[in-house]
Amino acid sequence: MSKDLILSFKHAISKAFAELYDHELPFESVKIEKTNPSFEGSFTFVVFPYLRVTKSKPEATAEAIGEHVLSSMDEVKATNVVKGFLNFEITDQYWIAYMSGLLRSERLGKPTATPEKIMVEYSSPNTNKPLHLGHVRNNLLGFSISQILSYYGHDVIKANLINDRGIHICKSMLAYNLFANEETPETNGTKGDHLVGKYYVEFDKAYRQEQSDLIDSGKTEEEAKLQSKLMADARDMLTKWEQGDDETLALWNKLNGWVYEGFETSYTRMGVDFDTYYKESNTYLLGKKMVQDGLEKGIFFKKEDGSIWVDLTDYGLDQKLLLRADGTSVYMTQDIGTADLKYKDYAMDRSIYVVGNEQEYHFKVLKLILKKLGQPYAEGVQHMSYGMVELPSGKLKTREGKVVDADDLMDEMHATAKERTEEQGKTDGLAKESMQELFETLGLGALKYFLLKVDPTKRILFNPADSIDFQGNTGTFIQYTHARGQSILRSSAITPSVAEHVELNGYEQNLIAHFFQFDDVLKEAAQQMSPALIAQHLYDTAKNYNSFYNQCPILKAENEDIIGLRLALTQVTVTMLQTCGNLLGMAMPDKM
RNA sequence: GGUCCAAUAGCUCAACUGGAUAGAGCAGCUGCCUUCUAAGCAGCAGGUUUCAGGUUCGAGUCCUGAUUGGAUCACCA
Repeated sequence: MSKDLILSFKHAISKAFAELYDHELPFESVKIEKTNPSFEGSFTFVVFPYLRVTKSKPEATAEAIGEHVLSSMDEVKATNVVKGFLNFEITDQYWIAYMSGLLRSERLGKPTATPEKIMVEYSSPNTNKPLHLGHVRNNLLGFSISQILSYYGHDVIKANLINDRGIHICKSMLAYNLFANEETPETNGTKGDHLVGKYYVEFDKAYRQEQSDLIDSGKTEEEAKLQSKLMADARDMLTKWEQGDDETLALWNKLNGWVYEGFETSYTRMGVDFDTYYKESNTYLLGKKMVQDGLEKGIFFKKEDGSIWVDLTDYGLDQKLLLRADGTSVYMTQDIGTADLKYKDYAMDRSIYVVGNEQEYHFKVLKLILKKLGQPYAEGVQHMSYGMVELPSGKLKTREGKVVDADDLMDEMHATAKERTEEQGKTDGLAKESMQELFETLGLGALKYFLLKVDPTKRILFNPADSIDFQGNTGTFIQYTHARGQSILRSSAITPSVAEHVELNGYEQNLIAHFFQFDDVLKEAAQQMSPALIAQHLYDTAKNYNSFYNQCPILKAENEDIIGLRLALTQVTVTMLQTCGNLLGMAMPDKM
């Protein structure tokens, strides 16, 4: 119903061109924009591009088209012209009917007409260390994008590809054997992923000590590297792992098990989840056969040493290694195999990889290789590339301890939320349990909004010295507005309703016109895979509502029609905040 | 060095993909709680959109060049 208004404009303007200027302007190409807030009206048509057709001045053209549209569309109350801008003002009747529809509708936002099956892979952690702030951004983005695509009407499968094998986990295993004295998460009271991460750092420490000892005893840096016993032992462990050595596998299983438990706790707390898991230990061999097949078909080539390569110089890229001379697989080999396995499992239309922009080259190459292999799913491979999270001192680096730990950060956010709430004396009348829940909701809400409101493609600078805000353009502001709206709905005996002939003031009309934008926002957010657009809409919703709230008494309005209308505005605002909050994975408290 | 990306208020970010007077928040300053939640609202101040050219009715947005910062070009993942 609602979107027909824009369509009507397009047809009316197209018709005006035909009748006034004898010019055929396809209605699809008519651009209707939102009117800049400093001018009267809700929708704008810019005539500048058509002056060649109309052969008259901008003002005259706009006036003429305006008159024509005004007489053909009941929804248009008035028009005004500023230079080449033709602004349309909409009748209260239209807004009221639209609002009435919103209040009755089951869901806000129009789903897509052509649903697809889409896999979204995100998180994809290594099992040698706990999650940090970079992973938090990845997890929140991946989850939110999944929510958005799913709400938009697609069939979404959330996947996590766990990098559970390789030299990195062997380092933790080796250090555990050397230094741990059989300690476990239970005996130590530490989360499993943190315990394993501790030994990853221990390895690095011991390795550096070994290196400096070797250099002190007169070796060069290169010699020291080659003579490292620790590194040799780690590699040896990897070989044993690949050979299926029982003892090594047992240790590997034990440590990884701890890590999974730790991750699961963090995921649950963050509010993200997955429909399916892939483990690299199961998929790393799959790509080999595809590479061999490609070699036989002449798509790839073999070098003298027996290694297999793909030549991408035709695409302006280099040659890329696909299989080592000793037959072991590399990252690309695994990803080729995993892509194929995913498709065999789900036969999806699109496969989205939520991975940092440092891997843009890798995914460009992956897609080209799959195309060369003639895989039907190659075209659907899509890298959702996002910017890194950086500290003032630069990139996050686990080994150097330059890292913001995910669990610590969530603890801090919880603690800050508690502090702020107590400062304001808002803990009265809350049970201890629901207080804990509220602090968690507020702390995590602030964190999620902070990370999701910025354009995913841009990098984020995080300064641990200034804490994440709870005031202004923040998650807290959104949550506060929600709690405020809920409070009013709770305390009213009157049911929200939209009477047919109420008059709208500017605040009310702004709010409705803002609701009107949501269809577009949802569509754009789904197409661009940008939770930031949802966050922006969320902020504007809260901003508009608060402004309205401050100017217009709701429960004490002049008559029941106005009370009903303002309650209806409150109701739809609350629903909008919940809906969009949900798309960002943010919980909305009823009281705060 | 090749390729790609970014640069907007003191700080952190917007700007509907070429439209009107570049907008928010934080920080600073002024007002508003005896009325539905002041984690709020209203306002002041803050800008040569890194620089130099170009394209056109019109450029933060497009093209060229420069400067600065980042990523990548691994038999790491």
